[in-house]
Amino acid sequence: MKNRELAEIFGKMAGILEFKGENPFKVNAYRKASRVIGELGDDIEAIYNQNGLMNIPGIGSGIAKKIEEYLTTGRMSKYEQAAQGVPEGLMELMAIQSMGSKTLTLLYDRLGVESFDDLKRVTEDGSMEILPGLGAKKVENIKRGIKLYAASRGRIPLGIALPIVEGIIAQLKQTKQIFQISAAGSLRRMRENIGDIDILTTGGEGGEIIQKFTQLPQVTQVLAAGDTKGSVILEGKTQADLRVVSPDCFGSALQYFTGSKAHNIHLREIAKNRGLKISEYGVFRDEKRLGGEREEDIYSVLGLSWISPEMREDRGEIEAAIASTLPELVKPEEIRGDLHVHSQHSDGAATIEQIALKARELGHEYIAICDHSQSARYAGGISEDELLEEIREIEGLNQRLDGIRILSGTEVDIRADGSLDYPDELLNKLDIVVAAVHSGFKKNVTVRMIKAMENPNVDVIAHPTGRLISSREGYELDVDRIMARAAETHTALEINSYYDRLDLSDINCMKAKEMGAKLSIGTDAHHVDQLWAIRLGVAVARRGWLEKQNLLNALSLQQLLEFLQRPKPKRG
DNA sequence: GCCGTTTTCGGCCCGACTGTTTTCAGTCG
Repeated sequence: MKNRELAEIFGKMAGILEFKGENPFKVNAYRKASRVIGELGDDIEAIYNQNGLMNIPGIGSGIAKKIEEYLTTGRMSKYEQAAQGVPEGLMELMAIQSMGSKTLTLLYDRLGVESFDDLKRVTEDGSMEILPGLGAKKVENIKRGIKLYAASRGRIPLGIALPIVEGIIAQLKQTKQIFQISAAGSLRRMRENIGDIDILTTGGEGGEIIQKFTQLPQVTQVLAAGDTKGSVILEGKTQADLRVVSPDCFGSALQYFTGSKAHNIHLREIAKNRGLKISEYGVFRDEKRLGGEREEDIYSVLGLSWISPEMREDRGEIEAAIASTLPELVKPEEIRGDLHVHSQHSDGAATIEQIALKARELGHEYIAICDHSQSARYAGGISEDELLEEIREIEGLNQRLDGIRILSGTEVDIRADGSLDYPDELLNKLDIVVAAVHSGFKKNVTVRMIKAMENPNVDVIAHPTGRLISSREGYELDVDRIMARAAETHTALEINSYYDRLDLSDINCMKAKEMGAKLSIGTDAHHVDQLWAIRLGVAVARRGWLEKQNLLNALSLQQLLEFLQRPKPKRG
């Protein structure tokens, strides 16, 4: 797959052209191409071979030619020309707050700034302030930007950010002045990682609300505190902004601050074509305000139904809304259980009973205990006898406990030769079999996984791509073949909800759905305090446009058991 | 560079804030 490489090249191209003062719309075109290619579910080479490059929105003849050149020769002459003489690492500086293309060009031309260290130096030795258009305050802002950039070079995972934000909202709700409060931004869209935290409120005295916000115990530094906006740094270096808006603008402001940027731009283009104008203050025809109190107003004025925040990435949701073909996204309350949890028999921390009680408290109808198999020594994998014993323990608990059904399962290793780590007779005794690759990430993973799916006992493939958000790309894997075979063998693919996995990802979920594969959400929890994370899996599913019927976990206990007991070819 | 039920040329989202200015460019979300 050359998708990632191409996305990166076009992204760099955009930066370079911006730096060189090219037409900003051209810059934007490259940036858009970079984003669209990066989010493409299919291999761009396959699309090219089917003559379909120009069908990708945002790809026209110019960029299509460049893609073709890259795919056939491995090079892109236009990019090489553009990049010539531009120091490596220069573009990175534009990610620093207050550093835009104009400032960068100025510093490069006049002071020879080419790197992070150069930039640091000129902010400190006073040489920057002398330049035209730059003063002491601007230099201060850049200094602060450098600090922030160095401190938090990345984004934080959704699974970390979500509890933080919900904690803040719960604390602020105790303030009587607040009428409405909601998270916005990428967190509300439930992206897998979050840049900074945005919270929107309406209420009485703005200054007082902001003050309450800046005085929260989690706050380590206050960046700004006015009447309508407060900005702070939290423990862990994340920035959080709180805005107070007037109630009649809450909907439009929420829509606006939720984004994504690409979604909003697309929406406004459509509005403009129809003689309307959308801003954070509402939707307008000429001077007349047509709505903005509720978020739905923005969409309904355009004749669209409300679009769930998780879908707002400009990945076709606006077109679907226009055509009235938006999917009915799976709802959190439609998820009946968790299909991948570890107990203390392998590397988990809790007993099966503790897990079951917590699951019941969370409203689950069922929970699948899937401990590691025997050769997974690093994870306390259990022997065949221990697994038999675990099955008996679960039978006992099921007789004793009401309101929750414990499913006996395993997370069985797919070994180097594609065989499974337990014999079929044993797997056959379990309610559910989840199979996973845990070693040999570069060794024939596709073939091994397909072999596992062809085993009649295997119900689910765990974390199918093996990626770790913070640190690992994933197995060398032919995702298309896996999904096709999963659909054919009626083997479900997992949405692993562990915060650093979220695997399958949103885009892969979309693709799995298109290819007719079923999905299964599992928290992979090793502790009862991780069971809440099923919400993250549901979020990924919703971002992947999944509906109830795409998910095993949306089946009732009765339906699920019937499904699992049916021979795989008859599960269609 | 992309795109088209007002266009194959001439547009391309919107508004606020900041810091530097003397009417506005740059940056951001």
